[in-house]
Amino acid sequence: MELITYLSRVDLFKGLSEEELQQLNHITPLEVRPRGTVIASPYMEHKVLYIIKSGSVRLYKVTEDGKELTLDILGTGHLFGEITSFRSGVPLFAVTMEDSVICEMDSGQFRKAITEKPELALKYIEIVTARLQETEDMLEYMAYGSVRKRLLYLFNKLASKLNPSASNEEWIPISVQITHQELASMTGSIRETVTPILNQLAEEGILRREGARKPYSIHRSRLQAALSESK
DNA sequence: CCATTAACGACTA
DNA sequence: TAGTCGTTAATGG
Repeated sequence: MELITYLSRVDLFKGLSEEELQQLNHITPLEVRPRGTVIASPYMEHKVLYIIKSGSVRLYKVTEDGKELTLDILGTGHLFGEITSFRSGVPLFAVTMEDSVICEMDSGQFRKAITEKPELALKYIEIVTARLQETEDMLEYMAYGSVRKRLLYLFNKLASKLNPSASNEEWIPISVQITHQELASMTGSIRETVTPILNQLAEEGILRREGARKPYSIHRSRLQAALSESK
């Protein structure tokens, strides 16, 4: 389980030398996208692959009655696109949660990169597999677990995704602002249920706020202990 | 245990 | 000002 969450944050191009990265100059020029920029939507012609060079991105879809369902939040080094998250025909949105730099590749560029560096294909499969494992884990909590457990799992996932470098610290900050609404949306719940659970987790010393309306931090060991309990 | 409904003050586009 | 956010409480499955 720990290995899986580690794999999920492996950068596709990690392990390649600088020269090799230089050769992969098919990557489109980079520019900073301000917070709130919609990177992809059903109304846009989207690329096959997006790579987050820095910042964070929220993936969500919109139901018929206009409600947003947040599927995932990704951080630096993560990728998303047609094959990982964008199934054909399903309207999906991607929006930056902070100022971010995003690489875009079309199918030709991606194909060419893989042809030149076949290891990329293997890494790509690892990443997609880890993503699938995550959704299966959450599905299990949806079926048999409490909302509390779903939130614990979600916080654990977000912490390792958004702040992999601080994994040896006890308190790991989740460096984006997330509303109760979004937490509820990602755990198949509602904000009225999420609020008391969050307050309880804070009392238990598992969760902490940096400031008034600032990002959360989680206590890694306490969280994992709580996750293996039966509640 | 948890969704639903209602309601309220505080905050924000 | 209208809409969103966090919170509490009553109710019912």
